[in-house]
Parts: sequence; C-alpha cells; structure tokens
Amino acid sequence: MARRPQDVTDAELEVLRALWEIGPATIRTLTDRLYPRGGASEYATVQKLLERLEDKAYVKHHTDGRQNVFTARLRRGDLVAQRLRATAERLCDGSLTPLITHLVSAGRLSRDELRELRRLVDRLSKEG
Amino acid sequence: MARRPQDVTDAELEVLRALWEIGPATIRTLTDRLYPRGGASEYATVQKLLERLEDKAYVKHHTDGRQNVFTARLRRGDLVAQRLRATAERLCDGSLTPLITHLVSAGRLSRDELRELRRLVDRLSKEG
DNA sequence: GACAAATCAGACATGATGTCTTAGTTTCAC
DNA sequence: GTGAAACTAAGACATCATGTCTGATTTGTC
Repeated sequence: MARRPQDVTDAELEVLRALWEIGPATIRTLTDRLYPRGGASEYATVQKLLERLEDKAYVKHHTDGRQNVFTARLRRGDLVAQRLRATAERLCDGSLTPLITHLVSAGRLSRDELRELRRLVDRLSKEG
Repeated sequence: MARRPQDVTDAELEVLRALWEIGPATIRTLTDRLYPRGGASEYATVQKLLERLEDKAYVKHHTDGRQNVFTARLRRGDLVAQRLRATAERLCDGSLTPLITHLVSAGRLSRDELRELRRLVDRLSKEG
C-alpha cells in the first residue's frame, strides 16, 4: 500500500477554479483574487501551486511581455470526469452504472431536471 | 488552506472492501486476506487501520470470546454517495445534475442499462 | 506454569502539502 | 543612471497524514 498523492490538491483546485472563472491570468491577478490583502508570501504560494499544476500538465503558461500568463489545460468537466472515474474504479470495479443509479434516485432532481434527463436518455436510446 | 485528511484512505478502503465482501471478521481473517503470508507487523497494520476506521465511525466491533469481530457500519453505496457529494461540492457548487449529465452522456451505457435508467426516470417522474 | 495467540499502546519514516524566504532580473520614472 | 516597483526563479521549511512496525500485556489452553 504505497501512499498515492492526490491528483489535484485543495489549494491547487482553488487556483484552477479561479482560472476557470476569469480565464488566462497572471500570478498577480490570481493572488489578488485568492488571497486578498496577501503579500509576497501568498504570491509565492500561488506561484508554487501553479508550478505543481504545470508539472501535472493541468496548466500551461506563456510569456507576455514581462510576465507569465497561465491558462488551464483542463476544463471543469474533465476534472469531474476524472474524479467520477476514480470513484467508480475504486468502489464499483470500474463500472459507472452504480454511480448513475445512485445519483438519479438520490439526487433529488427537480421536475425540469428529470425532463432534461429523459430527453437525454431518449436521444441516446435512438442513437444506440 | 488547511490540509484536510482524506475521509477514507486507500489502505483503509482495502479493509472496508474486505469487510463488505466477507462480512464481519476478525483481524486475523482480514490480515490473511489482505496480506497473504503476512506476519505480526501486517497484523498490526490491519489493526491500526481498523482502529482509525472505528474512530471515523465507519466500522464497529464487538468481542466474541477472546477476539474482536469487526463489522462495517457503512455500505459501499454510502461511500459512493459520500464521494459523489464531495465531488459535486468542490467542483459543481454542490449540484449533482452536472455529474448525472456527464455520466449519462459519457458513460457508454449499454442498451439494457439505458432501458433500466429510463424506467427509473419514469418512476421518479410519476412520484414527483 | 508454559506456550500460543490476541490485544493494547504507541513509535517511526516517509512524503505530500501549504507556506514562506531569499536572491536575481526586468521595467519604468525621474 | 539610480532607485523603486514588480516579476521570476529556486528552494527551504513545518506540519501532519499515512502506512508500517515493535514491544509489552493480557487471555485462554494444555
């Protein structure tokens, strides 16, 4: 049982969320957003988090003039997918169906959401 | 950003899985299953994992004669639910609908699974 | 009592994670 | 060109989760 690092850490996720919301941004912009009234150390923290995210290929950057602009290479949905797959893998032998069943029956869906879901199922049934 | 411990660790999950499969069991039984040809130290490892699981109220035990028998207090589905809720919380502002949509459209469901899902949706629509 | 098996209690190493420091570089205003 | 301000680069650091392991103690059996 070797310990495995988390794919995206809590702090890293906050950075990603910020990038998703405001799009490509500099470290300064991100720092101001994530740590209002933050100083040099918070800046360095964000920098380190971005560096680690870049190591994991979840973020890329290019240089614009004097500063680096960071961009997410991963959409929110991609991360959702990844987490769902991980859960299915470790808990349901890789099958996604139990997740769906659980979500639909316990998800407390509104009437509209149910209608939406039915449309989706109908479409997939026809395609299949 | 304080670091938060994982709710159920990888090694702990292995113990839980074993409990789910074979039902209430002694440390010895679990150790033999999880660490074949394991010795005293592996026994102690399993014991420690069970202790931590019990701290989290995911496992309970009672004494049977001289030995302790451990039982899961959490079903597999409960843990699935918990993880899904956590994912929704951190990635979708708490809403489960995006998870469902993603799973259904990307889940590569078979015809039977789709039929099953449609039945479920129909039933919920009527109830709602 | 002696032996075996189980429990209890806690030490320990490793590494992930969030934070922070320092030094160096670039840019601009005056 | 000098100083200030802003950014980058590189890495140190403390904390603590996690998996593993050791030793002592208890309990039951022959």
